[in-house]
Amino acid sequence: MPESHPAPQRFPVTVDVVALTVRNGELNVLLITRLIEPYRGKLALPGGFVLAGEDLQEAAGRELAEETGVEHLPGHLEQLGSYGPKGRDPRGDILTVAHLLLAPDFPVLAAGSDAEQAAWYPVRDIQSGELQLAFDHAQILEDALERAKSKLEYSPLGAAFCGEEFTIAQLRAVYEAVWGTRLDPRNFHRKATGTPGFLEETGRMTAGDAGRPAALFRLAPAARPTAGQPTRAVLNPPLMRPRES
Amino acid sequence: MPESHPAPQRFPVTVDVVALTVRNGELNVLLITRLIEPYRGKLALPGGFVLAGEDLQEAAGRELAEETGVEHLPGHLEQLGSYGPKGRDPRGDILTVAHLLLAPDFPVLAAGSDAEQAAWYPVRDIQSGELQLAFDHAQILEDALERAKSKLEYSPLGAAFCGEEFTIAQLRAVYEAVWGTRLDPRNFHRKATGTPGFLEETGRMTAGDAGRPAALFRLAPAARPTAGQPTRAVLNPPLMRPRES
DNA sequence: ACAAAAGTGTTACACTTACACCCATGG
DNA sequence: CCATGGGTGTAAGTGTAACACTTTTGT
Repeated sequence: MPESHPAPQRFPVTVDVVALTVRNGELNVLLITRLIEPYRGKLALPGGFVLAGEDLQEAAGRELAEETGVEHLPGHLEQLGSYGPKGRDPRGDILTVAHLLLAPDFPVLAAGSDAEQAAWYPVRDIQSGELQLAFDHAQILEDALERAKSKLEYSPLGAAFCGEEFTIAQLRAVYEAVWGTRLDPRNFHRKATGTPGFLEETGRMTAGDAGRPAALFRLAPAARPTAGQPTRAVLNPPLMRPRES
Repeated sequence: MPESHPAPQRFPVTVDVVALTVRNGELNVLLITRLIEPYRGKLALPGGFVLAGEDLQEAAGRELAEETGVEHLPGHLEQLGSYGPKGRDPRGDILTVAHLLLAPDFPVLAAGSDAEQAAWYPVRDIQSGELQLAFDHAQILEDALERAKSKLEYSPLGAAFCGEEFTIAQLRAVYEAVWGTRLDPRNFHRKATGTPGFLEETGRMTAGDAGRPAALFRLAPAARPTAGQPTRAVLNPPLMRPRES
């Protein structure tokens, strides 16, 4: 740390959130349409300035709540990394700390007419170039996807995309959407249920769907995030994502 | 990002560097002795304020160069994560972006009398509580160690601790020091040399040491960091660290 | 000759993969 | 009864763990 006789440079600091969810078997990301310059009318990650007396995670949660209208966010929030401050915003040097939210599909509330409207967009549409993002947000999204993919291998956080209770098939759909691969349902079932400290049977079953009813599971206590201490539980051996050729 | 009619809060931003190396088979970290308040006389991570027009990595490299007297840093530098800004510095809200340097053992030059003197300290001495760190630097160090441990599993970055050319035994010593475990020399040898895209034989051998001479290796081209693009090469399957019971 | 460290072979076991097969429900 | 998806069994293949053994140097 510093010897700071000349007063140190100060920077505006923003938090941006890459909120991911799985809808209809497809990975989606939460984006807002910007109402002001720069990049007015363009899509961007939700986020905003960190306020005095706030911590980063706190600010990320607040911004996300403001822009979705959802008070208590479901899912798992973690820091992704920091970008800048040089040359990423036409208004000047702004540092941003990107965050990653892995969440079950939750409905976004309509904002008032003067607020930025958040909505889910398929990740594929950004990657294909069909939709473009403001600032360096495409890069941040890429990094977030890479992080999400490896998180699923080594941690129980795939379940963060599901609700409290879920079937193995729902969990598998998460892995398939995030990794962009197909997985053998039978082997996945064995691996997921057989990994100690990952899943716990609820005793309840699904009903009404086609086919045989499925058992409902929840995260095992060891894998659940506790207050303050986000889960450091690890899947060992990892759930392996198929090799990219 | 923001709608910012009220001018956004600005924060001082520092970079801190957890520089790790292996000396005598033991993991060491580079620390400075603080010459000014707060925490005057205490040990801390090297670092300092980000200047206008600087990027984070750039600032981290500059600070480290200033505090070690070493112009061109060897090894691998990456971002670790950001901490704060709330309540981590008695002078006020300061955001810090921590970085991780994995480097071969390099000599630290003596600083002038008014500069902060950097030196290597065994990580064990901090973990045991024998040495204490200023600010939240103990936490940052913990996070850095965790990151370093997993980097060694999935990336070829163990070699960042070695020089250009190294023997398998030297590389193994890195893994043992970082993971704090013993590894079977024979299985490690097979795994390291057998992993495609990791190591490349130089054709040269050691001489003068006890025992049979060892072949010298370097990182394979695929695993070497190229300008701008830090290596994303991956060991698949990973080099596995022994399970913690 | 002996110690020390490098490097190879071999066997047992763990885990993954692929796929045959049975189970339980809705239509 | 059949389609649909849930779930179990099993055998081949791949990789790890443990360790006996050979090779090549310094003393």
